[in-house]
Amino acid sequence: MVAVVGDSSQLSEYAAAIDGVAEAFVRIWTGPHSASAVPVPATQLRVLFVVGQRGAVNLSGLAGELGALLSSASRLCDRLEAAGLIVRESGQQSRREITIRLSPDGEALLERVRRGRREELVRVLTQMPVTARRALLTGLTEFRAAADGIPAAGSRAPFSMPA
Amino acid sequence: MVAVVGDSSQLSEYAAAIDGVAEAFVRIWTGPHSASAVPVPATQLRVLFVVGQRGAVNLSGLAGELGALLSSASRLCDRLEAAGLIVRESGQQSRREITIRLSPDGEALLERVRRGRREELVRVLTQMPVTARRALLTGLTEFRAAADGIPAAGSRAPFSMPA
DNA sequence: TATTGTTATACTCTATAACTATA
DNA sequence: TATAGTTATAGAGTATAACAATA
Repeated sequence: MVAVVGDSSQLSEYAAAIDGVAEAFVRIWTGPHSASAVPVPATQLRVLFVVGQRGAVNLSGLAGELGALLSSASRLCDRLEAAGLIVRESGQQSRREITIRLSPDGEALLERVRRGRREELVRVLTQMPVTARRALLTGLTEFRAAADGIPAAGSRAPFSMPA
Repeated sequence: MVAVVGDSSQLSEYAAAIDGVAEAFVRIWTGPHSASAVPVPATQLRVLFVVGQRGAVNLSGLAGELGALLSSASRLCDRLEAAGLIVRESGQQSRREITIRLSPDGEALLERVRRGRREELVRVLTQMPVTARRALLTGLTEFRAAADGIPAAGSRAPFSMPA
C-alpha cells in the first residue's frame, strides 16, 4: 500500500496516462494535410516528405522508408509524376535504378505544408505555460532517444512526415 | 542577442524543435496496428476505437467522429459486420436510426490492440529516466488542455484511436 | 542468375451523387 | 419535406504475383 518510488509497476500507469492524453498532440501533428487545404492525398504527401528529406531516392529506398511495397511505391510515383510533384530520372550510374526528386511544384507544396504544421503547433503552444512547453520538448526528445535505442518491435519503419 | 525569457518569437523555435522530435512518438503511438499482427485494416480499427469508446453510436455519429462521410461509414460498417466485429441493431426508438455496437469478437480485438499499444509505450518508457517520463506526461497533458481551449483550426475531428 | 521496376488483378477506403425509407 | 441510411460509381492506396530489363 506504500507508494514505491521508481517502482517498475508504475510504468504501465504512466503508459496508460500518456496513452490517454496523446491523441490531441497526434491529431495536430498529423493534421497538416486536412488543415491547410492541400491538393494531394495524405499518402502522396508522405512521399513528398520522404523525398524532401533525403533529397533523392530510388524506388526501393522510397518503398522501404514508406513501409510500402515496391509496386505500391511505383503506383504512387505514377500519380505524383502525373501531378507534376516529382520527377523520375532514369539512368545515372546503374540505368536500372531510378532516381526520384521533387519538382519545383513539389518543393513548394512541401514547404507550404511544413509551415502549416508548425503554425498549428504554435497556435497551441501559445496557450501553454513555458514550463509545459519545455516539458513537452524534453519528454519527446527523450522518448525519441529511448526509442532509437530499441530494436523496433516489428522491426519496421512505417511512418514519415517531419523534416 | 540577449535571450529574452518568455519571448514570443521563441515559440516558433519551440514548434520547430518539437516538430523535429515528435515523429518517434507518433510512430509508436500510431503503430499498434502494424505492430501486433492485427487482422483488420487501420481504418476499420479506428471504427472499433470510436464505437468502443462511445458504447453505441448511430451511423451519423460515427461518420462525424471519423471525419468521414455517411456513405464511407456505411461501407466500413458493411465490412466490419461481415467480419463479425460489429453489430448493426436497427430499430430502437426511431427505426430509421441504426445502432452500432461491438460484437464480442470486436471487443476482444480492441482489447488486444489497446494492450499492444500500451506495451509498446512501456518498452520505450522503460528506457527513459523518471524525470523524462514525467516531462512527457506533463507536456502532453498540458498540450491537450491548451488544444481543447482552441476553436480547432479546420473545425473538424479527423482522428480517433485511444481509450 | 539476381536485382530494379513495371504491370495485372483484386480488395479496401473515400467521395459524389442518386436512391430508399422513415418522420 | 426533411432526415437516416444504402447503393452506384469512380479514383486512390496497398498487396500478391507475373513480367521486363539491366547487372
